[in-house]
Amino acid sequence: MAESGAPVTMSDVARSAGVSTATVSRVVNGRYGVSARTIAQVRSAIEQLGYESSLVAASLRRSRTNVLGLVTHSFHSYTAEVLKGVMDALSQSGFDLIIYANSDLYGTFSEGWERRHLARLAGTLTDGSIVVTPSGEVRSGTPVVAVDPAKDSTAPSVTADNLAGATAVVEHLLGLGHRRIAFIAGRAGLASAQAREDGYRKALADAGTPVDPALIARGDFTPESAAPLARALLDTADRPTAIFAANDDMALSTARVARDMGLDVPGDLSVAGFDNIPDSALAEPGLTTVDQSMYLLGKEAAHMLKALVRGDEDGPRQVVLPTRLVVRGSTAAPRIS
Amino acid sequence: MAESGAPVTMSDVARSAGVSTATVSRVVNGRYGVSARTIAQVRSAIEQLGYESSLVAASLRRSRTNVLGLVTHSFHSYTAEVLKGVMDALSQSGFDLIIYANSDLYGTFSEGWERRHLARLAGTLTDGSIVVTPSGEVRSGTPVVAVDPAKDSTAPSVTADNLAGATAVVEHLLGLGHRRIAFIAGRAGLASAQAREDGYRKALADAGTPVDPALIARGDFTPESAAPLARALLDTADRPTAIFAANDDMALSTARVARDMGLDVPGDLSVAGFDNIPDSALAEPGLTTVDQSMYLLGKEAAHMLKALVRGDEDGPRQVVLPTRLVVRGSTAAPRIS
DNA sequence: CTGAAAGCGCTTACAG
DNA sequence: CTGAAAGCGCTTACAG
Repeated sequence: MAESGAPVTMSDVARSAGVSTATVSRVVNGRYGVSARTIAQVRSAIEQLGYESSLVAASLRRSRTNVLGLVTHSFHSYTAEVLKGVMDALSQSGFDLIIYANSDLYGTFSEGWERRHLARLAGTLTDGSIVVTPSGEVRSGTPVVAVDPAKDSTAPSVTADNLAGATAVVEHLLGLGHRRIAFIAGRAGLASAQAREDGYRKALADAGTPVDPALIARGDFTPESAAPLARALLDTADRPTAIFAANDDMALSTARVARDMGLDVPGDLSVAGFDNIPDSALAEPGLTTVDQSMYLLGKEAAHMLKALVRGDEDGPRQVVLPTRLVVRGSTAAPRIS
Repeated sequence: MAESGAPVTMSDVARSAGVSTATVSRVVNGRYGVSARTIAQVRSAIEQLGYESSLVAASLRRSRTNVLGLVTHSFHSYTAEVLKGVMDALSQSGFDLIIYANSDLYGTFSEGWERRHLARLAGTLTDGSIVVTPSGEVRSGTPVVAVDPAKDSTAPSVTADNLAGATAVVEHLLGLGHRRIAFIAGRAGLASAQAREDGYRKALADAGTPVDPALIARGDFTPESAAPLARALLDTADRPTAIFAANDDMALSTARVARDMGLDVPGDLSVAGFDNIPDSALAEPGLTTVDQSMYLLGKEAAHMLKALVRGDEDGPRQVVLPTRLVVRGSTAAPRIS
């Protein structure tokens, strides 16, 4: 059966079956023009030696590999959701998936990682790639689809409707009677961060409520960045009655800070976030937030990439998927003052 | 800058810099014996053309690639945890990670997927691989570490202490006063399923409580398999006062069935599971279960693989990591009968 | 210090 | 129906 030493190559099979490697290749790839007898011989040799063709060698020689790539700079629970969506879209499609992760950039956010990863794969291994949350414009010799693209990206992409989601959450707060609604923004440069801020401004504008610059703080999506900002916002005489943070990590951090300051959530302060991460449902009280299905983002991205690789250029290039407001216990009407 | 057409190759760089590809290769790989002037020329050509070396071509030629592989047959939230652990272990180690997923086997559980995937990578692309939850013995030309190995596997592996975890949960139930404790087993053939059953039997034996074969049902880890089994167990005159299911999916399914039958959990029936998936904390009441850190499993597996690839054969080969009992509302003392 | 050449494991025209 | 040969993009002895 399988050797424990060096891997079995096509030459080994050819020698064992008494044919050329060209013939073995034809059998392995189901090409026409091989006699039934030869096919049987080769198959039996393959079986006996436990041969598997080398992905790398085949990729190098072929122009088309039927392998799609995905690059990401870290793994979160939402990455798993994206992957599930991608795999479901690729199921039975004939495309395999290679995910490439570089050990050096994990944690350290090195600019341009997506370009380097893409280039290493695209030359030969993959027919096209998905890039999750790229830091800039993505470009490659093969088709690329971005999930949650960078600001001003013109590449094909799929993203959640951050604008509508943020608008809905702020409208929810306005509907409860809040007027002093603060906003903690996300990492500058990300399209999602910008769209969520736009939604905040839009909802206030639509309601005829002026935006108070003092109520806008700038974080970077990490809980650590939000804590001091929340403290500053709440440590004023005229403090907001509600805070909308651009993601759940920052919103949960904000709720903790409020509690530490002796404020009741939602009694003294309503808090809302964006993403609907699992922790938000577990929090006490549960966090009001906006759900975006990473599963669907991944699935749609994979469908787009398949079409691009196959050359079916029809269909929209920058897809926006709907979001959904999830109301939980962290938001309520403000106390009558 | 970057071309939009065919990828830039080493020949392109060589031509542009007026040297041979051998020299370009030396510069790219930082080999000694190249004049400062030549290095500068080559570097500038690389910069100008936006060249990135092809992972595939380099892998094919080199014996060592400094790329580790990971194969899995699906992506769950726990897969993301494993990946996080692996990436943390690989951080700054000089090893990159390639995850390979085959579209055809997703969902359909095709025997031997791990062998095929491993073979496709191991020939040339990777120096070694991690296999997550393999269905059988794993073997390859390069080192392999299994996470949650198959029963009777002798390959290097890392797994949670399923025996101790299951023992602890049953001891918890015994401590509450339960004596008729049923068990819904997991998929036969998996080492984890076997160890959890062993733990159930051990705890009962240690307590001097005989095992009633009528209280053991055989599921396959899916909620669908557990529902009819739970119904059968509870639809008897002498029904158990507690059910321990071999994983949370089956335990949550069991709790639903009990509720549908008009039984209160934990009033009429205590239910416990294994895994501590996010849903278990969200359930009402929360599910008593055993936590195993998939993050640590991944991290340890990556450390082992690094050592194997480097040829440091010291250290244990089959690592077992501790588990932790998590008591929630789904278990309580039985009603006095 | 540098280049010509061989070769990693495949696939694919090109002959026959 | 089958094989010898070239070549995918690299790396590495071997010369010089």
